[in-house]
Amino acid sequence: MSGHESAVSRLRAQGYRMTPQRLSVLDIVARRTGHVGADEVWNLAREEHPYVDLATIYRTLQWLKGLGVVTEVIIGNKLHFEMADHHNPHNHMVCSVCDGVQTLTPDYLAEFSRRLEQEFGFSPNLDNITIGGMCNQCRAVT
Amino acid sequence: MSGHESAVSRLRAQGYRMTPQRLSVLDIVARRTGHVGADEVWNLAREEHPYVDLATIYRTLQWLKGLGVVTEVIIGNKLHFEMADHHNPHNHMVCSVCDGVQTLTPDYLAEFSRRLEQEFGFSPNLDNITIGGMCNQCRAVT
DNA sequence: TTTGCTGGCGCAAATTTTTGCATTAACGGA
DNA sequence: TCCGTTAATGCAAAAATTTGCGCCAGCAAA
Repeated sequence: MSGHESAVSRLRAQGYRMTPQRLSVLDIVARRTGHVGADEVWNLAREEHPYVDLATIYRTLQWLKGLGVVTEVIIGNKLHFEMADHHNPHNHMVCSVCDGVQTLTPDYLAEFSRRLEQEFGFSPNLDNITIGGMCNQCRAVT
Repeated sequence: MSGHESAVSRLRAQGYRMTPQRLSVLDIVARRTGHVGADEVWNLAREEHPYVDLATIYRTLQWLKGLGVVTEVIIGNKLHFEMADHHNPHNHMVCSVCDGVQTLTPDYLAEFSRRLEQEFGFSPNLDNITIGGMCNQCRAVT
């Protein structure tokens, strides 16, 4: 009931094999509100399937990212993932000092995206973009 | 004469120790038009100083990035760097299919940046941002 | 249900990047 | 020029991520 059944059947319909490993990863990411680190996904997945390999976790996550099912967020040199919510898409701002994350509605990037498309024929994938910088609080401290 | 002497003296004035390793890295990145991979910097640096450690290369590059002297570009899972040209700043669009790189004048991001600052108090560092996506040619092939 | 094809997985190793720690050397002051 | 402070380096190991390969299992068709 985590709301990712539609994703599962869509993937199956596209001819992908839905292995227990993949279902597990999908389940873990879907269950979580907010982002999960790859290592965290691994640890949780191993509770169910003690033999799963970390490489499989990475492969699955990259695969889901490529299909637009999950979104990648880079937080302090580590990859994190979260369910791509197409009804409520958003980007992330990560503070390089405290690693804090704020979300951003995509209309902030819409105009930018449109121009890249029109003027360069470049289709940006802004779903997985992470904006680095310094947040309010950390700037105040300095 | 590679035009990075000003950077060197500025860094020295700021109290940083300008070691031969640092000078070498700076020299290598400055001499190159376009981006260099970290491993490439290492190999070139070793020609001059056979003992330099890869860790030093990474540390130096991150340090220069933090100071805004060089710019980081992520190309196909690997870090690349180039001199930050403050007279002619630009961002990068990297095609995830062919790893091709196109540059982008920053006024494309200026409006976006301003809004983040005003509405969230978040100071984005867009110097080091890499826009992923698919380029014209690769899209045509699909 | 059984079978066959082939995509996915586990395993191990390679790559890429980061980090801890003891030693060394840059550079301002004596 | 020499010295002392301490930032920066080298070295080694750890983390984080990716990749090659042979075997196994998902699933469509019989």
